This record gives sequence, C-alpha cells and structure tokens, in this order.
Amino acid sequence: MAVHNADIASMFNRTADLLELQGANPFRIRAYRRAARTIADLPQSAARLVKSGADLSELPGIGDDLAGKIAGIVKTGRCPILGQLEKEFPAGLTELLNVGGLGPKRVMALHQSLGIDNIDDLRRAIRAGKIRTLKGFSEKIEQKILHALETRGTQEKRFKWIVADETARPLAAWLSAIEGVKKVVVAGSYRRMKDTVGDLDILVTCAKGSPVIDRFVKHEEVAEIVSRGATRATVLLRSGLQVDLRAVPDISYGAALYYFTGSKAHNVAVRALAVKRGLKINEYGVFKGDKRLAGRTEEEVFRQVGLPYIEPELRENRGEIEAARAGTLPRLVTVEDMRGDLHAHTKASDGRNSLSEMAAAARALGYEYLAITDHSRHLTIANGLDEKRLRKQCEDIDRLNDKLKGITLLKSCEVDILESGKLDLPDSILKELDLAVCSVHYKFDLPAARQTERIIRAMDNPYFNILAHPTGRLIGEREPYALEMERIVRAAKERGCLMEINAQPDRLDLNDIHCRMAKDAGVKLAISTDAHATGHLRYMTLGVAQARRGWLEAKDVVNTLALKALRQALKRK
DNA sequence: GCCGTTTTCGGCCCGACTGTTTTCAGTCG
Repeated sequence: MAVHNADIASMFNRTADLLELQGANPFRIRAYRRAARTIADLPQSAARLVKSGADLSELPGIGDDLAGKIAGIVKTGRCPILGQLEKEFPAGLTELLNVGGLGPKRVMALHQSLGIDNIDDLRRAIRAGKIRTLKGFSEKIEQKILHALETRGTQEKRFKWIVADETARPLAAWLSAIEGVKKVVVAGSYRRMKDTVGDLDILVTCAKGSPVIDRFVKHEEVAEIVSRGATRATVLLRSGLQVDLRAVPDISYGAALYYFTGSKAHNVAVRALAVKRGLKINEYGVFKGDKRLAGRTEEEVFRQVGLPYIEPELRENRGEIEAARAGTLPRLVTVEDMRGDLHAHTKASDGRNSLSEMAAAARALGYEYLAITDHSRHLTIANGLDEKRLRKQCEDIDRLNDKLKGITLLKSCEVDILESGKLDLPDSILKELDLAVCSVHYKFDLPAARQTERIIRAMDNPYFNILAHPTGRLIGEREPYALEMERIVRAAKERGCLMEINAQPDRLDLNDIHCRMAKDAGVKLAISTDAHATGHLRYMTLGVAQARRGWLEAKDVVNTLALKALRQALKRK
C-alpha cells in the first residue's frame, strides 16, 4: 500500500487536532501542523525519499523525531501517537473544532460536561437548551454555535481565484468611493494569486476606521455581519464568500499590506527574524521598543529585517526567506515576457472563433505567434480532427500566414494520448506540424503506475512536444488523476519534452508546486491558455501567476522566446 | 516538537473582536 504525502500530512494534522483537545503544548501542536504542510507541499513522494535513504530531518520543521515518525508511517501505514490519541477521544470530537466559534477549550467543555461526542450530539444539546447552562457559555453563545452550524456547516469552502475576483474588483472600487478612504487593496491569498481563495482580505487606509467599517457592513451584498469593531469587520456575502475588512492609518499602509497579504506561515517566519534583531513587526509598522522604524511601504518593512522585497506569490514560507537572505530570489516571469500562446482552439473542433479571429486577438495582445491546437479525432464530442481535416487546416494556416502581418499561426493539434500510450494521429501528419500538444482526455481512473506509463509511452513518440494539463484536475470538480509526477518530469527531461501550465481558471494545471518541481528538474514549461474563444487568451495572467508561485523565471518558460528561438527549443533530443 | 550569527535549553508572532467577565479567556486570522 503506497503512502501518499497527503496521508502523512493528514495524520499529522489529525494528531495536532487531538493534541489541541488534550491541551498539549501549543508549540508542539504547531510543529505537527508545520510538518504536515511541509510534507503536503513536498513535490517528491516522502515514501520514496524514505526508501531511498534520504534524511527527512533536513526538511524545514522536521527534526529527528518527526522524521522517524514519517519513516514509521511509510513502513507500517500507521502513526502510533495518533493511534494512542484516537483511543483517548471519541472519533467525532475533532469535527466539532470546525464549527465556527468552537475551539479546543469549548469542545472539551462540551464533551466533559454534557458528553457531546459529535455534531449530532451538539445539535441535540442545543435543541434541549443545555449548552446555555454551562459555565462560560450562555444563550447567546448557544445561538451563535447553532447559527454557525446551520449557515457554514463544518466544511471549509474555497472559491476559484477568478470567482473571487468577480467580487473583489467591484467591492474594492465601491470601497474606494467612500469618503475618507485613501487606498484600497485586496490582500490575502487573492494577492498571492493562489488558485483558490478562502476569503477576501481587504485593506483600506483612512484617518478614521469606524465610519468606513459602518458603511462596509451595510453593503447590499452583505448577508451577515460576523464581527465588527473599530478597525476591522468580518462579513459573509450572499455568495457565501467571507470578507475581512481592515482599516489602518495611511502611515501603516506597508506594514498592514504585508501583514494582511500573508501567508500566515511566511509572516510568522519573518516576525521571528525580526524578534532576533530586537524588532517587533505588527500591522502598524516595525518597532524597536516604542520607536517606529518603518511601515509606510512593504519595502521598508523588508529592509528593516535585512531582506530584499519578496513578491507576494512567493510568500508561502517555502524557502523564499532563505533565498532572500542569500540573494538568490528568482526574477519571476511576467505577463509582459510572454511572446505567444501555444494552446488554442477554433471552430474546427470545440472553439468558438475562426482561425483569423483567433489570430487577430492574439496579435492584439502583442503576441508573435499562436499555436492552433484543435482536438484530435478521438475526442468526438469536441468534433476532433482526423488526419484529413488536420491536413486541410494546415493548408488554411499556411495560406493565412501568407496574408497575416505581425503574427504567425503555428500548425499544431491537441493530440489525445490513447489508453495504450499511442498518440491519436499517425506520425505521417504529426511530422507536418510545428508542434504537438498532447493530453489525456479519458480513462482518468487508471492506477498511478499505469497512467504514468501511458504518458511516458506517449512521450516516446518523437513528435510529442508539450504535455498539456498534465494532471487533468478541474478545481473543485475533479481531482487530478493518479500520477507519479516525479517519473513524468524525469521522462520529460530525458526526452526533451515540455510541460504545460494550463491557464484555464478551473484547471491551473500544473499547479504551483509541480511547476517548481519541473523547474528544479530542468524541464521547460509552456504557459498556455487553452483558449476556446478569443476572450480566453486573457487567461494568460492566471497561468503566469501559477508560474510565479512556482518560482519560474522567463528562461524557464518556452513561450517567452521569439519565434525562431521557440522553434529551436521545441526540437526533441 | 523544532531550533541555534544571543542559545543544545528555553524560547517559539502578534493583535482584534466577542462575550462574560470586572480584568480576561477563547477564538480567529
């Protein structure tokens, strides 16, 4: 039985939950959570690292003890300390921690005084009016718990970045128009460009916060005010999206923006650095004793702790602080670096626009080239092209290229990778193309080893250039198919194949961690929009954002190259 | 439980809001 990184992370997180209930040392609890995150973020399989004899205690936040526990989990599939804790507490108790307003202390009070062991027990106790009788509780708290249970449940809901963006932009504009508001920025994971956003963290600067807060909580989209004070408020919008608004004076803008952008793990690590220098960082500034040293800009804050500016996309405590100290931060790729798009559809398969419309839209974005990649025949539902139709399209492209000015259409195809690992079109036509973009569109449920071998076999075809949406995930809808990504990346490197960052807002595939893994292995990437309409070409910003989160520089991304150099880079080994 | 350009022991980020409390604990981000 293979132990996945997610399994180990989940065991450590559950251990942390139970330790919280037990009232254990908070720093010990934090150590388990930190280790869980480190393992979850790890691009390689921890199980394979253990088996190869690697020293996991080299990883951040993992010492000898946890390295030993990881090795044990890999060998036995079990975590003894977790097993021990699970015997001490009823199985449903940790779920109560996910109810808003309930933390470890209150959960334990409910458990010990009323024998509440799970959500159902909790509901019954509320209905019976028992909770209000407990010391430290009240009727008000009882109703709050009930309300949280009914409106938010126990599952954290995350929104695709682009969905959050649809709310964030107009809300920020609305806030800007309030009298006295100077600056408005949407910070948090939205600013870090995470693929999904749990809530919106909006920062405003103004001389006096409370009038702004008062206006904010009366916004027509606000369904519920969760909390409201003089400098911050938390509301739930009708859409279910939570918005935290924080108001600070303009002089604290940089410090507050930095604090509110996070990530939490990044902030905690940088604040610890500050402590070592005898400084304190909070949302109002950087302080030495009572003396304020910085806070107007983020750059000032970084400077005080001896660091260069770190881009928001990197602030995940995944090594960026160490890189900043060492002066080895990457120069992240930007949208302006992009010279073309290598994955786009037309009406010939399932796109909405013609060749010439797509070409015009790409030229309007300042691109030098656009690869036309309609589907291949196997994808009948998308009206995929067979050899004959593709040949005809190639002729159309040649004719169009003769007429086009300022942009070149590349002859390509999104070729299905068949279950056997064969490509869906014969070499006789593939060799006519400028490049082949290849992808999996069916049989998602193969075991990891077979799915991996299927793709590697496809890469063995000398005309294979780019592996498109490599994991097949649809954010919030479909899990990635089981895959041994390390083997895929290695195979791509050996064969001179590239991997795609698909910029569709519901794909963003590869994700940030796999981007970094590919980069570290020396595999080049293509950031492609998979546009099915002219407007989709603009999704490039989302793909670039994932690339940036994956530490990619322009030199790692093949479609930052001019056309001639691109053709060279596409040549197989 | 981790970690070390103060430390192998003794620290571990920091503040806002809520509710029940007359000074703070619990929760959250």
